[in-house]
Amino acid sequence: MSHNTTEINQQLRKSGYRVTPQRQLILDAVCQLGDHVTPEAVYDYVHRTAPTLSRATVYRVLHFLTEQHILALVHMADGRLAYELAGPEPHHHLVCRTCDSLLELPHSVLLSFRLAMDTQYDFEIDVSHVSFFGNCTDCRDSAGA
Amino acid sequence: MSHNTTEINQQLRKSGYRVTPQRQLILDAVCQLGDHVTPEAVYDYVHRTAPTLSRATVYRVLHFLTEQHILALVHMADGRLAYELAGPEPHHHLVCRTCDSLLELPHSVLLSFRLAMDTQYDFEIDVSHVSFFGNCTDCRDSAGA
DNA sequence: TGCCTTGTTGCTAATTTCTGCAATTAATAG
DNA sequence: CTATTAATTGCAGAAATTAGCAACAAGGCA
Repeated sequence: MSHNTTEINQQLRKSGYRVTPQRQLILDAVCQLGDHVTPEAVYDYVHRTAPTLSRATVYRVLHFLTEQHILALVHMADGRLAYELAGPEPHHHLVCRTCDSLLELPHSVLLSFRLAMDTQYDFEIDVSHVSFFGNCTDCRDSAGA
Repeated sequence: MSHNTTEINQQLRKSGYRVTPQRQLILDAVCQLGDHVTPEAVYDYVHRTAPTLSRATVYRVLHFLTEQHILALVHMADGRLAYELAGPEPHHHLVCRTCDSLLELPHSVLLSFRLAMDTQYDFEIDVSHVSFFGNCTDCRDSAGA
């Protein structure tokens, strides 16, 4: 785990929010399930150990943890949303529209672009997470001409 | 209208698809309603002149026209999807997470970035439409420090 | 430890979006 | 103009996602 859980808990409590077992379970699920986790996958995962935890709570907690910058939103190719742990160093995704694979992009490649948008358009891009859609190496080949 | 409707119809027929009144109505609705149109708005609009046109058809046609590159997908700040007419010259959006406004970005600013992704990561970004999220001029000011 | 305060959860119900299938109808050929 | 064929629609209902409200419980304090 990149973040220490207790650290996150402190942060929440300090902001006046509560650390509930549901939130811990859901956060844990996202950590376990990996890189781009759908709400449904989270629900399935936590439902095994906590059968009473409702779907509504999964959606609410996912939103909440994203607002707190503990999770980050990922736009999937089909428009659906997924989540992942928001590490201290942001990273970005190249999302393949054909095979749905994710390729990680280091933060640095966006910085100059961000600066350009800032100076030219006075628009401050939220670089906590950006997704680009297109075709990955494999799929652009098989797509052919 | 940037595209001529008959031109689009030709294109559809040539591909073996049909030009139905429903598709024409829905396409027309998107043109009339402007820049980032939600499925619900389209439904409301067409429902006035065609009360039998179902919601399912609205969603299906919106997907279909997007696949045909006649419409383009727009990611809204809250994760919802909207649509707009895909002009011959692609443009992109800076989406304000605070006030939900859209700022248009000329295609050119993305071309160099696209080239970089292509050569460095062998990933072909679909530049038909890209959205960035962040804060616009007004909202970054009112947000303050 | 035990009591309060109020943030959270679960339930239920509303929306929103998508799917399966039978009935309709656009495009084409005769 | 009519018949044929397969794409498309409508309907009904399944998922997916969100909202409202009463019951519950985490964290602070005595």
